[in-house]
Amino acid sequence: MSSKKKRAAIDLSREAEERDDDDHSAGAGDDDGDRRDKDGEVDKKEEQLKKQGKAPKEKKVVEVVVDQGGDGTKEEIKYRTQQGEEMEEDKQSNAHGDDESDGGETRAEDKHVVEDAAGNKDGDDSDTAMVQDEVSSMQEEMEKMKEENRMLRQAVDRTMRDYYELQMKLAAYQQQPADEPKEPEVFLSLGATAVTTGGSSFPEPKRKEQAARRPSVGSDDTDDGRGSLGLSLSLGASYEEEKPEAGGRDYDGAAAAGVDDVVGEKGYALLESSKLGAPPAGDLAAAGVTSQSVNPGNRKTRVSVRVRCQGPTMNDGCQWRKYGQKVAKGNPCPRAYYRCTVAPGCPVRKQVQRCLEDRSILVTTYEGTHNHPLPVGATAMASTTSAAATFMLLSSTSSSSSVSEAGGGSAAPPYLSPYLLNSTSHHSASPLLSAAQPSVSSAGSGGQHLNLFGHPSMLAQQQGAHLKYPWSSDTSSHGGGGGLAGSKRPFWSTAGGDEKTAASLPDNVGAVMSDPSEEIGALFNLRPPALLRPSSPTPSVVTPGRLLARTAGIRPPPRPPRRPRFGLEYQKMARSARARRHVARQLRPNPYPIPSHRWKVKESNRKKTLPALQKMDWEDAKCSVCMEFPHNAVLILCSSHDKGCRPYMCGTSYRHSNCLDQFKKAYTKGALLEEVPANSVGTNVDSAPLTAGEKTESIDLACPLCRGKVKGWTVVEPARSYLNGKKRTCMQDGCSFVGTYKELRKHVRSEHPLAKPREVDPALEQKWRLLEIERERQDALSTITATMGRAVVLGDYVLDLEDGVDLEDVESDADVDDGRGTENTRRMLLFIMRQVAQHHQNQRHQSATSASDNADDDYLVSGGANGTTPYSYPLDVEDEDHMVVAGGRSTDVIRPERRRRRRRRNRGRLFLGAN
DNA sequence: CGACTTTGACCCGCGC
DNA sequence: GCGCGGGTCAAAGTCG
Repeated sequence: MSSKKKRAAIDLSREAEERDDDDHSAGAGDDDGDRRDKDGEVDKKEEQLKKQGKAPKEKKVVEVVVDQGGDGTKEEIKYRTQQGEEMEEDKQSNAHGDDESDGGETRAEDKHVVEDAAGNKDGDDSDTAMVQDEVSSMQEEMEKMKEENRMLRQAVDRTMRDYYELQMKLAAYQQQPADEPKEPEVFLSLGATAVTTGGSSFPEPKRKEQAARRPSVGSDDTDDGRGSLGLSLSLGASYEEEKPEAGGRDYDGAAAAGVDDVVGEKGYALLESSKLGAPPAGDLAAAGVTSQSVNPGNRKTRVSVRVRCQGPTMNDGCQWRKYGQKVAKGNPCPRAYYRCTVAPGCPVRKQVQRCLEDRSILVTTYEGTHNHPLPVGATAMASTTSAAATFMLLSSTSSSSSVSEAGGGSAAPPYLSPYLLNSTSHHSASPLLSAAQPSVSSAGSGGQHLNLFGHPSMLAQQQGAHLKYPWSSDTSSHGGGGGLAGSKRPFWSTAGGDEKTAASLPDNVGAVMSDPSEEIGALFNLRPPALLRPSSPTPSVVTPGRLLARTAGIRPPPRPPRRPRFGLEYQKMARSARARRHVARQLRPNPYPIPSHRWKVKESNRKKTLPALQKMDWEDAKCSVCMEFPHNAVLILCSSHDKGCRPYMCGTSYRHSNCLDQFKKAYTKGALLEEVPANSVGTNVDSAPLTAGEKTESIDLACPLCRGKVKGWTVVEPARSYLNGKKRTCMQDGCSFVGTYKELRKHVRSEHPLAKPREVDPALEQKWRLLEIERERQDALSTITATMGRAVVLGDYVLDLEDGVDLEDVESDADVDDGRGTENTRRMLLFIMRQVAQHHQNQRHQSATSASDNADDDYLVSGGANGTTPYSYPLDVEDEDHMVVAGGRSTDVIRPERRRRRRRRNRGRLFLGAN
């Protein structure tokens, strides 16, 4: 832009100058810079004064922002006028020649103007001499002033140059840790990682390579970024988590270190379910994707997962083969090495080691990228780690707090659950995770088990809600246990095999965290002592002497050659080892219904074993509604059917439990449903895919187990006849009759001939709906928190704050649309949780055609940040107008233009968040 | 007999 | 160059 334009754009008024001064002080942040700008303004004003009339009449300058160019040589000046026009000028800050020549030009112009002025007065002879004197004196004065200005400008330029140089040096210095790993700041700059020189959970990456990789954090073009991390965890990051040295403990100790060390440290993204309540800091390490690191050798990314788990390994859904075990220095607990055997040649390894200080915590470190599609259970874990890692990445790229602070030791840190973080994926890919969520919710609501229809269910009292889900790990055969559906082997079962501890991972985490029961203690005693008590006299991998020598830094005596394994001692050892192994094998987790070594079973054998497996499945089948053995059972066909979801439900009439009908009524909200022809027979659902006749029409039912979409239901005759043989109670009030379906039918006909359809208890129904809404809310919250690590939940609202944004400022600025308001608004987002959750629910509940019954969604919902404070949610449009609503998932109530505006803001914010 | 675990030996990188 | 320590290999053992 030419200097003329610049002049034209600049107001001459004193007020504007003063205002500019203020703006300059904010924009440049440097007095010299201000003075320089001010001087420039003075010059321009003088020039324009001389031009007489070239100056615009209106006040133009509202804001002048001086931006330092990235290269430090260019200066960009923006003039923002009241009309909203914006003019820019680029000039070389160090091009003094330009300035001076400009000044020379200006002088020439000035002279010309003065001469003109003098020329105009030539006719007045009497005043000529006086005027000339005056003019010359003014000229001199102006020349002096200009000279002074030039000097000042030069001084300012010098100062600015020095300032910029210093700035650059500072920036270089601040960046230096990224290149110089010995400087701890680099890790702090990464945000989510804490640093000490102590070591990490993993082998310490080579510093140089680390340094080389570090700049790639957050980018997608690293080799790791293309692939997945651990369990298909997509990361482009090279992260290292290092822990402060606690009492000189060696890093492996620290790696497996317990909760106490972890808590309060910046580097740990100890993610905890908000629904589980913010646990005391000491419990936080019970679960969580805790760290990411890099194996510098092959540049594989690592993810460490901490889970309170009693079994030797955490079941993550993949098949692993142990290929080694070693006692790492500093932690007597042996570290086991596993490699993925899901597919041949899969490079993924994992290390499993118990936490030194809290041996109930299992630290599992994944490394590498699977070369195969993941099993269902593993996808959940993968998305967990992925989401958590992404979360950490996002947090790390934003400036300071976030994860660090979330994991820090504040009074009530906003811990986020890795399992909740997953929600973005579990909506689509992970029925398992979906299945796990309600249990979380239910835990948050006091572990209530809601039986919608008030059926007297014995199981309801005994089971955690998670047992309703097909992947929940109830492998027991006791009456209260059974997972409903056929998936007898849970993907997430812990290795313990104890039904109380073999819950799905989130459940397990929560349960063990909150209440380590006596049975868990007993479970400990069942464990191979070597794993848990390395100093035990029981023969183990490491002899105490050797261990002592190692931990004490003494070089152990040379290992004797392997002895032939016979003799009394060996027999004892073998016996105990055999016993241990026997127990271990029995307790070994198996994520797959069929043990891997039987994968290659011949088809003929498979046919033999299938009925037995099915019977086992049916044995555990429970109606998701009444929690009893389903009579006249139908099998719900959901989107996860092919993944093993087998929700059976009573298909009885209203004289009995009538569950399917109730289920339809409760869930469809008017959606048109048509039942499958009652006697369509699919003898083997696994082998007989749905036929057209079996499928119902479009249904928006949610599977009671996996929350997937229900496509229909069918009758599996063998299952039905098998389950009809199971005894259950009569559903009529006050009747204690127990019998098989046949007996029950006879009983009802004779004893309750006037039986009517059962009424749904309105209170229970409302409770159920509240639970659903709360679950939806949690889903939404998870989605949001997965997207924005620093989201803070305040009641219905989620604020995404950047550093230093005060909540009060946010509130006051939220709806201001001027420059500052926008700036502040960009720093935050307000999500109306109720609306988001409602949107989720509506999506599920609305049929394709009807979306009209939203208005009656004035639920009383348990809400609030921790889900404990009752909230009423009247639909209040006024309220919404104060809020910035999350883009795509927001309500439809808001006016379109406002929605568009908010969407724009959100995009901006998300962009900022992603950067 | 095959799949899997155990465990001593070995390899390799890093720091001194 | 050496020692240390983590990681891996592979023979031996176990189990169903």
